[in-house]
Amino acid sequence: MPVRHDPASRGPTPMIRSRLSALLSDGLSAAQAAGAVAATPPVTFTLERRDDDLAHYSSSEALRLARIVGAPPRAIAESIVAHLPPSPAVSRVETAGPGFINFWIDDAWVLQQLSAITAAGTSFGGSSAGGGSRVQVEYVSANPTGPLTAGAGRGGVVGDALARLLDACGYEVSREYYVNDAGHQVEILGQSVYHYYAATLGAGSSFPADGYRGDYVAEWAEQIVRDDGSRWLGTGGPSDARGFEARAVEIGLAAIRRDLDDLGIEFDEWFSEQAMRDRGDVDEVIHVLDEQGFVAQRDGAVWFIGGAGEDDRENVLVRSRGDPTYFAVDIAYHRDKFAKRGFERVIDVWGADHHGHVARMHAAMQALDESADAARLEILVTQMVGIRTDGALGRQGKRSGKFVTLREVLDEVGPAATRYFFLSKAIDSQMEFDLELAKREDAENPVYYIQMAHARCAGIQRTAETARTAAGAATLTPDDVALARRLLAFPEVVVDACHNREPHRVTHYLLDLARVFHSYYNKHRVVTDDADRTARRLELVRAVQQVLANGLGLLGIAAPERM
RNA sequence: GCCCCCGUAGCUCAGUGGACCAGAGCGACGGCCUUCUAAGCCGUGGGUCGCAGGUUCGAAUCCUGCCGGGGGUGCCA
Repeated sequence: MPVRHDPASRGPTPMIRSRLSALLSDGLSAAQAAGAVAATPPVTFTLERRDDDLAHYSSSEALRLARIVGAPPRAIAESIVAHLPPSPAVSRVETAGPGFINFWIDDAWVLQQLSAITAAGTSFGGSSAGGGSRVQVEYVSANPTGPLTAGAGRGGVVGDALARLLDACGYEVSREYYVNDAGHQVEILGQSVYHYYAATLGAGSSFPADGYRGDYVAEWAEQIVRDDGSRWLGTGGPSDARGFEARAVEIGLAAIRRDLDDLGIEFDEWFSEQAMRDRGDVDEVIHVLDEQGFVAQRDGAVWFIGGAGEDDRENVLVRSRGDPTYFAVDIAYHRDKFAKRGFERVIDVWGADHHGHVARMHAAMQALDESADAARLEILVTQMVGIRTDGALGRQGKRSGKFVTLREVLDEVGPAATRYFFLSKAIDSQMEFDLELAKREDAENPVYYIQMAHARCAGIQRTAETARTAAGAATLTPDDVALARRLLAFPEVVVDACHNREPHRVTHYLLDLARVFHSYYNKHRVVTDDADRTARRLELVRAVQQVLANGLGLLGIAAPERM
């Protein structure tokens, strides 16, 4: 499923990689037509961006071709190179080592591309790779039974960045939050809050066995007392609590929205579980499954029995007491996404604690046949976020009330650093968030380093507005070209990050670009009395600023003009 | 027991089949402000890529086993 190379992408400035890949294909065809290389099935040449002493771009395809063709890789590489059509972008091609084909990008060509970057503006880096295909990204979807945890923040930031990436790559993206405003947990929340509500008003009620114990429960109760007075008294019984539950959920959801707003995370759709249940979708999907023979009755409960070959075991759909499980509801929900709303692809971003749910959801989707192509439902599992406070790793658990909230993290380190931190690691690696360290190192945080690079670009242009220059004819240095060449790699990074579902690639690219730029800044002066060189370097700086801004935009991090 | 993720520099993490791919940030140490923001730059030190096999022309990267850490494993969500 991961796509490492995207020959089809088109943008204002075609990716260098795509150009070279096409060039190599032509070279191979020509070599084969000339009889220099044996016939092969169509070959897609992948290219690695190295940008080091060995090459700017390199392909090792000849090494793999050697097996198919039955010739020495070095000879194949040389034949391809000998038949390569000329390209203005390429200054030099050579074979090296066991059979690598190495490309050097032409300096003048690179500098010419700068105007295309600034002309493309905010769209530079984007592409039409997605072809407008409809993708839904569902993330956060935390129960409104308490404040968002730091872990939920990770999922939120990752889902949001993924949505931004997909959008930039030409997909039609819908961002969704699935609101679990029904079911057992909501009942318990209602009872928990009611306990404090009644107590505040001098009435008594028992605290539920598995009740929520966080401080916020009493706070929510107080808010309801303030807003609604005693009108809910006497309704808190388990069978008559719908309205009260809904009030509690409302308060929980409002708090969640505030956190997400502050993090810059938005949704197109807040999908209500309760509304879906009210439409009868859960009964409907169980009926559909039953018709296809995936349902069995046992021990008074209704079970889903996965198809042969599924390694997932059997799971309950309807409890013996008559209410549907989360599993059943989630199947109905996903059926809604595919069959009713017609998304071509759905990406769910889940927390690590849901990983056990992945296999059975795929099994259920398989059974429903709504996504016979298993790739239509992608489930990304973000790993745990350990919060380190005072050197100790705290245990997380919403019901116990012992967890670090996203709000606490936001208040400590701010939205930019929070987003940066979550987006600097691969999602499948567990990470440690040391609050003390994040606080203490505030000024050292890499996110400010990147933002500083952007602010510097802006500052240089402010200086240039009032600068006096005379005519000159200075040429640019290899450092100018190297910086420009790095900018041209941005679209490649974006499409890779998108297709591999790895937003952290953008983060690392930006850090690298900022490093190169800061170094350049210290070494070379942009605004001088040499009018020609100043103009050319200003164009470079504008392009750097554009790429930094676009990259930060993909991460949802502000790009300040001044710091 | 079974399932998932991880094990790379003192710390937090990139790199997941290619040849200078052994890296970054932070921390440590030493330099650099009369010039576009020193929230910066330059330099030094630091790792048998958990261990053992295997596949391959080539493995930090793929496979197997083991060891270690975290999480999941409910008619909770």
